[in-house]
Amino acid sequence: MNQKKIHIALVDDHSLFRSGIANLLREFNDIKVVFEAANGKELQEILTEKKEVDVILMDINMPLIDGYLATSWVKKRYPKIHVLALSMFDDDIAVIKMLKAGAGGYILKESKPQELYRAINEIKEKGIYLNELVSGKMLKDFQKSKSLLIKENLLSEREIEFIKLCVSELTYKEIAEAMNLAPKSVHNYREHLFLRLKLRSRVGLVMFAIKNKLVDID
Amino acid sequence: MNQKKIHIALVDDHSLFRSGIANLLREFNDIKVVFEAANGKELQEILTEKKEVDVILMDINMPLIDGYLATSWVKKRYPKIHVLALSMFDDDIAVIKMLKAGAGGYILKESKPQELYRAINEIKEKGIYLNELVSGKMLKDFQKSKSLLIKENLLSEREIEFIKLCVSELTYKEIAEAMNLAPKSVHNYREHLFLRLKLRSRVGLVMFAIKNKLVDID
DNA sequence: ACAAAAAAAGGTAAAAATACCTTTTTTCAA
DNA sequence: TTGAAAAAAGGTATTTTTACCTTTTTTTGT
Repeated sequence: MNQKKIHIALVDDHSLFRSGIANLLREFNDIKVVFEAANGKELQEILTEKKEVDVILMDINMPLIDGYLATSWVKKRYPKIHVLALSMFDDDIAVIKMLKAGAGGYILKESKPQELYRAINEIKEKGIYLNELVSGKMLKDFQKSKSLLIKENLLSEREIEFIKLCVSELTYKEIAEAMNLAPKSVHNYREHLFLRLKLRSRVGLVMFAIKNKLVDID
Repeated sequence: MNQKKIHIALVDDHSLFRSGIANLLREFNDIKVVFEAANGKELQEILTEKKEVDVILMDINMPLIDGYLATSWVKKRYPKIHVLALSMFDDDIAVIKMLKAGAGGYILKESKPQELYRAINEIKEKGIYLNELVSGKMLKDFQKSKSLLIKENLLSEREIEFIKLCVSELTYKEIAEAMNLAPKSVHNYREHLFLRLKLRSRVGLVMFAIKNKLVDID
């Protein structure tokens, strides 16, 4: 067993829940809860004073500063501190957002104490704790499919070709050349798409293309 | 045990490797290799004829049509067929690209037969097989950090604010209002950034912002 | 308190993007 | 084969973007 205990911070707006967790963690003698905070704001205040924390157990829905913002804030300033998201809900978007914000894992509040304990240890050791809940959702997010517009062929091949070319620094004149069209024809494509997609600028079209996975920009 | 065997297709440009795998899979009597292909092109040809495949074991580096394209093609036309990427290399980008293309899992060619067998079964049952290799890389990709430009404060707060506003359909005039600046000042920001980032259009700036995770566009 | 640097604002002109139309050509289904 | 629809091309005008400058104001380090 390690000499040093794992230092935990609890961030959750329900004091009763915090107490419950703190009490539960007291069972494990290599874990020590060093402080609690009722929300992200409070966490920020405390963290600027006390920094000897290894893992923060972070709720998501909290007043003032929520779990996403708090996690981003923590990871930016104290990258060595690990964050384990602890949430009531098995919600796809919440999981993805917390991971993107920098959380190393995500477990449900209804998990068994043993899973929490294991998660804390893995996060402390490897920085990440990935269960099936999380990795499945990550893959889903990776593979999230194109929008209906695309799937149902509401855009022609040629329109898609045009849109892809728009996601670049080419001018429309250059796009026309690339498509072997007169500049005027390219303007037809643009206007037609602007009308149908309710856009008012090329940047809008670019954002549409990226959102709908017509292009991959990485 | 299931009545029906799991139907496997092997796609790899090394015939010897295919034979090896085929031979190995013969050990498992709930698995049947229904055909082999030397590359994505060949797979496409065979697949338009024979469709009774459950899982395709797909190599990545192949001539004519590689594993990424072949996987996209398969998942678009036959979404029920699962793809398990089978690669020589533990390469971050390759893993991510295969998963984004639609693969349900990724294992190394140096894996033990038992892992391959387990992967095939899980893919067949759940559509996904995620080992630590893969889920770790997914998280890394999620959390991949901002570029040095951003990290090292080579962009001012105000510049970042400006860039974020550029990722929208606002005109520069409107951006100026939003930033409480004269239109001319906004043009200074633009020109300064264009110069430093070697850009020639706002779309370029938008792509820069997305690539560097200044904005999240989903 | 001062010089230097950065931010904000302005001038002018050209190129590109946007809007709103019409006409010609091609495609394709009835 | 014909006629309706879609694609391609053109006309014209306005707004926006881009480029290349200068000047004024504010910030900042010393």
